[in-house]
Amino acid sequence: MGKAALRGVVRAVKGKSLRGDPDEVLASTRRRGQDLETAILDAAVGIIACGGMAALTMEGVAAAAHTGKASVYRRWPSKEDLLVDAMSHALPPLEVVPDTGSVREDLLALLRIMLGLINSPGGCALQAFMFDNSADKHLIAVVKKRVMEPRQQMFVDVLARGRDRGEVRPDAVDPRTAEVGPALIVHQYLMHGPPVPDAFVVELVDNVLLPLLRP
Amino acid sequence: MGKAALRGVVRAVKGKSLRGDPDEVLASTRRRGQDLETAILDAAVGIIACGGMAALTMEGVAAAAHTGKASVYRRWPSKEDLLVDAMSHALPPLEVVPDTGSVREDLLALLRIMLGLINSPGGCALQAFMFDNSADKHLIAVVKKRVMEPRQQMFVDVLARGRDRGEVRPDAVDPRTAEVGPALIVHQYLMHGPPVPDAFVVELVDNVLLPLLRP
DNA sequence: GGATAAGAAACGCAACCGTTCACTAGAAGT
DNA sequence: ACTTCTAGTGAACGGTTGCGTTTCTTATCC
Repeated sequence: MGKAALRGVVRAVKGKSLRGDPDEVLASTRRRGQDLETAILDAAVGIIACGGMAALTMEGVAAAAHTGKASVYRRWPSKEDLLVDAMSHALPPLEVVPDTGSVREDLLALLRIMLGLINSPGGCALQAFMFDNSADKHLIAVVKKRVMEPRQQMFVDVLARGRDRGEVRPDAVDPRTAEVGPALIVHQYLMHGPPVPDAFVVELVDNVLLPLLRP
Repeated sequence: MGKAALRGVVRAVKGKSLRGDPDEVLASTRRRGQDLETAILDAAVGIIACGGMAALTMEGVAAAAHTGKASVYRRWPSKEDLLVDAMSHALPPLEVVPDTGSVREDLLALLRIMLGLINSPGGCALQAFMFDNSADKHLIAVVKKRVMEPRQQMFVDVLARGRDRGEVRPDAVDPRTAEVGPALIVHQYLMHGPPVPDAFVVELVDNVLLPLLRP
């Protein structure tokens, strides 16, 4: 269904690129090595972000990457192995925790970093993967540890600095309180879908987090 | 995989029930009508709760309900139709909003109702369905409107009564603040899986919600 | 020019969908 | 009690989709 349509589009593009059409800029050359590998991983991430884990098929990935299944299987022995690398590929590097001198600005900066992640294709794919009931529990646990926990610690750090400045109620500096911001962003994402607007973060900080943290 | 194991179990059970074993209490008679229908719906809900939407297959449902595909297709023309009825079947009736005279007790009661729902098979199935990226967006929207919004309104009502008693900061009576409790429970469920313990709710109320709501 | 790997197409296999058919248990009517 | 009729059971079917493999042609790198 969506598969047939996708395939049709791919065919059309590839047909055009084969010869004759000067408006086709890319896809004129046959990619190799790292170039092709990142194209395949990008395709996998994009597919998961758009259609969820159920849409991730080797044939779909190959088609979206404008290549063949053989080139995919030459690099990854199975769909699960491709999934692992695609998730690693989607994971952004950990940003430095901001220190602006005020809790409000620190929280805004931190939540905006999180917003950028959650609104990106990689973030969508990550959500789709982590909340997929049929996915590998072990791999999900690994991703949680690598992605979620360091970011939660960044929130705790911001709260601790706010406490030292007298801005934050001392007993609010705990992991449970620290995860209120991220939890509400995830909740907003799950309830109303992407993109989560920037205004949501501002309202979240001013109407929920600051009243919660005030001494 | 899990499929083969399930089938094996089903076969074993049915084989035993066919004849000879007096320790088989159920499955001696051939069920009909409403009896069989609820058995099929229960099977569908259980399958979604355990293995997610990807595990929901007509053959799996029929096997889990100890019946044949024909009996399933006689009632529901397609998997989607079965899914709709299974979700309705999983939905609990709306409980009455408690009024204990204190915000703390009201919130505890309300969140415990939510906890009972989220920890039940129906609640797990509901989660699996609503957060499935490949599910029907329209049906998800309907479920959100029928399940989420009335419950969110109950939280707003509790907050409003608390404001009238002077327990709650007046500008905390808004939907955004009201969804903090549910959002954190959902977040806990998604991060650490079921069951969400009762102690989590108590800690949530005392360490997060009451500080957030205090005047 | 030769080694390597990309592209494209087929293959067998398995799972599942939705349908159909023959058989039979149980309910209803006489 | 006997018959009739409904509906549950169990098994097959053709069709589709996706997995993982294989083969062959051809572009690209050295």
